[in-house]
Amino acid sequence: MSDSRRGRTRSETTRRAILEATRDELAANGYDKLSIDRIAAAAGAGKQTVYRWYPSKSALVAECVLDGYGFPLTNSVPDTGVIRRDLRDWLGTFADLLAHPQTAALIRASTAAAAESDDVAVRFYKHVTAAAEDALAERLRAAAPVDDTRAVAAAEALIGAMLYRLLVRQPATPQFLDSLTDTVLSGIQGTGGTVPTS
Amino acid sequence: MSDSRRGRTRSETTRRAILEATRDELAANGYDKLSIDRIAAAAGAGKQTVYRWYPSKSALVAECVLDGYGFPLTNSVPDTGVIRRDLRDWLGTFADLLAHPQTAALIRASTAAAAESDDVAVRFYKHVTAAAEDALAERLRAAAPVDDTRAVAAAEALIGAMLYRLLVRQPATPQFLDSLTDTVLSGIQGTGGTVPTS
Amino acid sequence: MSDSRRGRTRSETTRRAILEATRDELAANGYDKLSIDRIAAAAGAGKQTVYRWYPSKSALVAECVLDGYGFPLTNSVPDTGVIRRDLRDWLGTFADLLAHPQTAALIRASTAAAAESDDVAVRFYKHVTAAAEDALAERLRAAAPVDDTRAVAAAEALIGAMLYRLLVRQPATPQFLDSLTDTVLSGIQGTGGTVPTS
Amino acid sequence: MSDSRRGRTRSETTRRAILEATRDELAANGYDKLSIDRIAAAAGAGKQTVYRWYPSKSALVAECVLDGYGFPLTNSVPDTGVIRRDLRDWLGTFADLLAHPQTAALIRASTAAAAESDDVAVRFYKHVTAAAEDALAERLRAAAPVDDTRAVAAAEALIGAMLYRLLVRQPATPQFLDSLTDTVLSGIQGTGGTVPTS
DNA sequence: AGGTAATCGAGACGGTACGTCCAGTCTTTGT
DNA sequence: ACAAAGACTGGACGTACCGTCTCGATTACCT
Repeated sequence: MSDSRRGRTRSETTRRAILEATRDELAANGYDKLSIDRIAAAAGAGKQTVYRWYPSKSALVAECVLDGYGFPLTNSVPDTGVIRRDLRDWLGTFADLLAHPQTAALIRASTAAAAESDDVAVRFYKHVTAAAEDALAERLRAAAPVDDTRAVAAAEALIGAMLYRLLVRQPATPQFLDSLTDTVLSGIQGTGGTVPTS
Repeated sequence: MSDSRRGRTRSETTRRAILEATRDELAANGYDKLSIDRIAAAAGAGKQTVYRWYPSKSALVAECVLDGYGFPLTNSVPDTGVIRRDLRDWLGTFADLLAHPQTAALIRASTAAAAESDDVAVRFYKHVTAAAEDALAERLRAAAPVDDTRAVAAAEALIGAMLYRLLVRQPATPQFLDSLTDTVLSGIQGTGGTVPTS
Repeated sequence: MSDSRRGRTRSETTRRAILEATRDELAANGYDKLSIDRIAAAAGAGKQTVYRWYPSKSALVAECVLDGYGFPLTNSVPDTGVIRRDLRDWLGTFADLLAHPQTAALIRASTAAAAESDDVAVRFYKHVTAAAEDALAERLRAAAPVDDTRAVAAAEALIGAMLYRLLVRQPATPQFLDSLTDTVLSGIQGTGGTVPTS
Repeated sequence: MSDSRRGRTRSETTRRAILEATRDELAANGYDKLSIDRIAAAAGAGKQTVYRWYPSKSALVAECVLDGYGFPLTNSVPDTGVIRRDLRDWLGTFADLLAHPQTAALIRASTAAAAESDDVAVRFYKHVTAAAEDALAERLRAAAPVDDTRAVAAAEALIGAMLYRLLVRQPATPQFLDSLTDTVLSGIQGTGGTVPTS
């Protein structure tokens, strides 16, 4: 009983070079101008090797994003005990990421890839945004006695709003982040400053 | 002053056929598998005619979405006086649209197009989602004394959350819509059922 | 009743450029190192255009040879009244052609192409060698009262022997040409110098 | 004195399997569609093993043809004392070989290989056709007082004519073989039936 | 009525990229 | 040390589209 694998071992080095080349191409040209030829050339790899690792353009982009080659979406939400401050800080950190043009391009590429492929979309959800969602939801539940569905809805409202702004090229201004925080914590009737902290 | 132009007049019929063919292709194959050749053939038009009307793939998709050939996002929010019911109804209508596979595909295609092109993104925002945003924000302001920024943030949280769910292939269940409504109206501390109506 | 052909007319100029590039590549690299990519690039044409004219490598080579782009096999046999001299002259002319390295490469390429494709072989026969065969056979019949089959066999013995020598890289020396002439005219029993002329 | 080599001895069995696989591939697909990958797989060998034995495609084909794995060209000419009958019999045997589709394919493949590679051509000549040539020439000299050059020319006329017919896909009919025999024995002026036998 | 000009379907053009296949080399494990 | 297995770079394959450029054939306006 041996699971020994014959033949040359697949080069992890090459795999990483491919992902790095992909990240650079994505940042430079966007999703639909990606060229496997160019990526392979930039990575010093044969095209076949690229296809051996990733069967399609979307899978390549997915892996690129998943492996943290450009989507450093933090999935840890600060917890100082003051929910308003923590939430606002997390949004600010997220916004700072999106302000980097290269990161923004990468996330938009992920969006395009997810829009085109069910598979990529699910992987994107499960391995990238779900983690942030969970962290957010947990922090929210710690701050107020809401059920899980409600916490998730709030978390998705936050993430969704940020991605939407990115998509339509509207900058996430500090005022917008403030308002978003207030809305999620107090709803539209809350006054913003009077919400108790956890 | 006459703006009469010499030569044969451009056929509006053909233009509509092109947009319809584009809509069908988008729904069937998604954004990045669009083929101008196929669209022209399906519309019974020459390729040059397509390019005469729309100089690029993104322009074509933008026009397609903008002219209501595929993004029937309602921009009128019901106003029965009960904000919770109105908001929930609007979300339900939106969710019903997204439940249609063809419509979902079209919106995802628009998302991809917006992700790839600044121009399309801005036109998408200005002519499609901004209208819904405004309608939503106005209805929210009528229900509670919030400033404009806050109302806009709330509206974008709603739209963003819905588009995010669509993107990551998570169905917008009635419970989710309820929770989303509650969150935007009352924040995470609201009890949901006790929020006063406008 | 119109046989009007719609669309842009196919460029004869491009077609000739493709054939010329093919001829050059054949002479330089031989048949199986032909690259359609290189030919297209050298001709300043798109690959699709090459394939539009010629569906395969062998068809391309066939057309190249057929259109006289390198196979100037003379199909006119001199007729001075002296059959021995005429035959020997024709063989000498043929041998001179084969002595050109470029022409030799081209003919070897035709041989390879004919070996690989039935279609090319038949076209090669019908449009290239059959003409020479007929001319030779006719000249032979004018010189001696032989039936057609016999004349054709003699003609093919001549052509076959020359191509065979080319194939196996044996030079066609004057002595060889003399002997070949003698053999075909008198058989192995003839003395060579005593055969009457027509 | 020992020529023992260290390590595992190279398997003659494998070598033969490679040649047999090559022969089959040649017969099935022709020379330029040969694939070392396919040959190795069919022979149950690794690609490296193929390259260890034969450094190139042409060397492989040459060895295949030379070792009698596909070119069973008889190099013994019958000698009943009657040259016409002997020659005709030899041609008939040759023609029977060529009538076999698989054998014909193999010989055409050899032709293609020889056309493409000087090395293969010379080996093809020296080890395959030269033997037949010599046997033919010797038999001819035994039948008539011709010098060597003349006998060789006659032999090459016979072989060349047969290969030419094969190449251009013209069947070698009995009438053709008769005429070819007559031509070589008597030239175009001989009456065919009156040529004395040796 | 007869030019003149823009548009139409059609489709060829030079290019770029695709995804596959193969050549020839290299590396790993098994014998 | 050789063998099988198979990954590696590199490059050609034949196809599909891109966006541009002719074509002949319609329309429409403008003398």
